[in-house]
Amino acid sequence: MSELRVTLGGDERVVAAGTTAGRVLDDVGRGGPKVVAARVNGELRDLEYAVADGDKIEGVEIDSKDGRDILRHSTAHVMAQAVQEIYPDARLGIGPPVENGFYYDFDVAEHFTPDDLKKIERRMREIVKQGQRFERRVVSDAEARAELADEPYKLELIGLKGGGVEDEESVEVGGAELTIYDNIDAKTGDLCWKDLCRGPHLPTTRNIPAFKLMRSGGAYWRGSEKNPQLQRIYGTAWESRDKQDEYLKLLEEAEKRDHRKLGAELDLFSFPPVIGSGLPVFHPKGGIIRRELENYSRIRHEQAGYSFVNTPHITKGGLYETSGHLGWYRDGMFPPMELEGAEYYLKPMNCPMHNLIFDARGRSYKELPLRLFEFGTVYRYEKSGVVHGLTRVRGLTQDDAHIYCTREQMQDELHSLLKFVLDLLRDYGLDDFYLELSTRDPEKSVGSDEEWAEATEMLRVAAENSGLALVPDPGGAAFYGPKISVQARDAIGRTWQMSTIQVDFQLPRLFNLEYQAADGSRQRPIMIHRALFGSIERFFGVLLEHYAGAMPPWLAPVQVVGIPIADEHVPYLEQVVARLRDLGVRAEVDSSGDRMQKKIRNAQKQKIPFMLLAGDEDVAKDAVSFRYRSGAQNNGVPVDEAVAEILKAIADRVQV
RNA sequence: GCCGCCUUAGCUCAGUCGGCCAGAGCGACGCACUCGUAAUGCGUAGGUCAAGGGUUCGAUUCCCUUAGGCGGCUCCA
Repeated sequence: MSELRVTLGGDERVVAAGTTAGRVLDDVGRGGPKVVAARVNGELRDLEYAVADGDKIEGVEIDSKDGRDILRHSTAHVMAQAVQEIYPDARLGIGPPVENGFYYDFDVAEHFTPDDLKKIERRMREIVKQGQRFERRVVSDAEARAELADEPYKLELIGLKGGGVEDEESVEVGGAELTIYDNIDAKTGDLCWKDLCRGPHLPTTRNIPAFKLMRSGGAYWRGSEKNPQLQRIYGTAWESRDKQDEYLKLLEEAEKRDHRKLGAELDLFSFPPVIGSGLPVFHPKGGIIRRELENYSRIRHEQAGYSFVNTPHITKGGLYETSGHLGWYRDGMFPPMELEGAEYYLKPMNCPMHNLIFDARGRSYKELPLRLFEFGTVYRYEKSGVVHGLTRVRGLTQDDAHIYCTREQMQDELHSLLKFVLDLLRDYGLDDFYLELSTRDPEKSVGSDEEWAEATEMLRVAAENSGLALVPDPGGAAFYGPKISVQARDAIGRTWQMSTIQVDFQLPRLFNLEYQAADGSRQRPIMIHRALFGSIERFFGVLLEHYAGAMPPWLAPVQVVGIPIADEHVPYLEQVVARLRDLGVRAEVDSSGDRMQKKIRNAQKQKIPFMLLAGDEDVAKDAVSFRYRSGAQNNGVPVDEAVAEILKAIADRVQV
């Protein structure tokens, strides 16, 4: 049993005696205190005093995430105070810290404009400068209700106290006691503002070193679309100006590599409005990338023992009645088409079709595991407000496979499957992963508790064997079974959900699937659903952002461009390029009327990996000047060597 | 789907506080230049100012509806 001890100016004090998990907080900057709160038995708690530089801290570890949360939550209070000063009729929702910042929700008559945000931010800076103290005060239920009589949303939260409030709401009433934080003017001792809040907070508003309001938008009260919408303001806050600048720079970088922007700039794909929202068309260059993505996947799946199948895009409704989709997933489907008295649906998922293939004839245990793979195009009715670039579309192609196996085979199959998935993702250039385990939502699921428990356990074991971090996602499973999803971090640290692996006991039962076992009995197979890319469209978009458009040579639409110094060098480069083309390299000569410098500029902007330049000197030596996308260059490289180097870079799938 | 904002040439954007032929840069096309490491010069074409309706003597500009986009919420591969 450890205890948190601090020594302040030679005076040693025990802060949280008898705690097993005391943690203190660092990094709440601007010469302010180092430690303002401790995590005791999991719960963050205010200290009675602030620990500053030079004071000793023992028995604990510094946790900068908690520190940031406190800083951000305190900044949210400052924002709410500023808003209520400027808009006295604004009623308060909740204001928790979130990743990279904070928000606060307000019920206001008018929506916030960018100018409003500037005004609010200005007032916040005054409050920060003023140095208001945050003071914690325990109140009874009745006292809280009396003090917050004109804050209807806060009253609702008080009523929820102890009733299992969600994470974000618990910042208000999640603690053991009901507390109000007062903001006190340090000079006059006047009460400036107060808020129902669990805390903890910084000692004073002066301890906020850097913050910025980012944007505003609508948000449903308590996250339910049945509730009224409040106006949410997002802000960011950091322990130093430098950290904040770093974060703002990251946002800028993310904007530059937005796949929607790159898709237009690099002429890869577009979304013609006449086709409809969320329905991309791939242009020739995008088509090449897409084909390369698929080709490599296809080869690897063949090697891994998958059988390739094909199924239609539409079906009569009966199939999805059997599968349960029309019951569980109808809202996500395009409405039916009437034809000859039957209702046809666009398929939202491939699994039922694959089940029909499994069931097309009697199956033997000797065939299992049976792995059916398809680049299956599905259509889903995504609500108009959620369609987003290639990552959220209405027509998409999944690299979808369903593995039918016995109960005994399942654990091994899951293990090798996860390894296969991660290996393949690495080949595409992603290598920073963690896993998420989505478990049952009792409200939205079918099947017995035992089946769910068994499937969940098997996935958990497979996930743990991978050695990757595993994050729980309670209630996130599909209606038919639990899943592991692979989350990948991209080049600038953002995470994307990529592959999913789901265990399913339900569909085999609904489709009455059977195989004949060695003892002659009929047994029900277990089904594993899995997709590596998730959807090819999303994967395409994620990779494009990961590489910022500079695709590795094996994926680049144009791999090599020949750039003549003058027109007379075109025929020479045509020969070099013809040689590369014969070897399967996507190469072309820029024979346009532009000057050489302009051609280099164009090639750089198109992010072409290799540029082969040739002038009189190169022609004389049967060489090229080999320029890389990075700007590096080797002059006088013999053509044979240049060709060999290009072929190797492509074959090795190097990332340059 | 909900809240808010936006839509002017292929792209990025000016502009019109309701009024004569709506502008620029890039791109495209043409001509000249034949050039050694990220933009050669000159010229030409290109827009029912997203679509439909309304107000008005007059609408690209104001109002309404629809479509598409953007930022949030909810949802999600």
